[in-house]
Amino acid sequence: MTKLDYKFYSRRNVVQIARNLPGKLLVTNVGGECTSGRIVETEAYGGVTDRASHAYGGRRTARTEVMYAKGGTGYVYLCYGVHHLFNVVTNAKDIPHAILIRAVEPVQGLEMMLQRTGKKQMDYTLTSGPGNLSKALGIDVRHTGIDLTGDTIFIADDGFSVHPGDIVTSSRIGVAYAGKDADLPYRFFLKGNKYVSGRKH
DNA sequence: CGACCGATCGTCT
DNA sequence: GACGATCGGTCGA
Repeated sequence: MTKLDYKFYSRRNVVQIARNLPGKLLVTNVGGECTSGRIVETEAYGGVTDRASHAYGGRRTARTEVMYAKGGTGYVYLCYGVHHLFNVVTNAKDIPHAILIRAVEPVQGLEMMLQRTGKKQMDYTLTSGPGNLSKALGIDVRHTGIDLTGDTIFIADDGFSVHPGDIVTSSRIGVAYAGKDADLPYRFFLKGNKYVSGRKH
């Protein structure tokens, strides 16, 4: 089990990194509980030139400031007043690239995930969708700005191998407001995985 | 199955 | 004062 390091996150091509993440393990140690899930769906957000990005046009606010941190930083924000969405910041400091983790497959800490989400029984909705996976893994806005090479939240390679042909590419979910950038092929997910949210093509 | 809708609040205009 | 990188429920076909 190898924790992904600064070298992995600091690469320039955010789309490439987003394609590399499915199959990796997202691990959280929150409230003394260790939970983890295998990443099955991601979306790249291309910074200042991407209309779908919170940092489009170089927008810099209190909320988006962490997007300008160095690669390997966590960016968590509240969506619709209800959901905490977890992103991985990539590239160098001052280049606001980010990758939204949209779904994971539960691996460790099932009981804790059920408790956190208030679900009675295990089913695919437990960690399908960016809001649901954050809740199950105990991630919330308190974690924005966190160093992903630390021990609280990190991503690891546990040797699980993904064939390139098993990764499906599509446009992103819920970004219709982004004009032509809504069509960019920036979403990646594992073919046939039941935890993938939204369109399966 | 798809379309629609309410929840709920921090953030930006 | 409007709105969102969502979710789960309801309603109709």
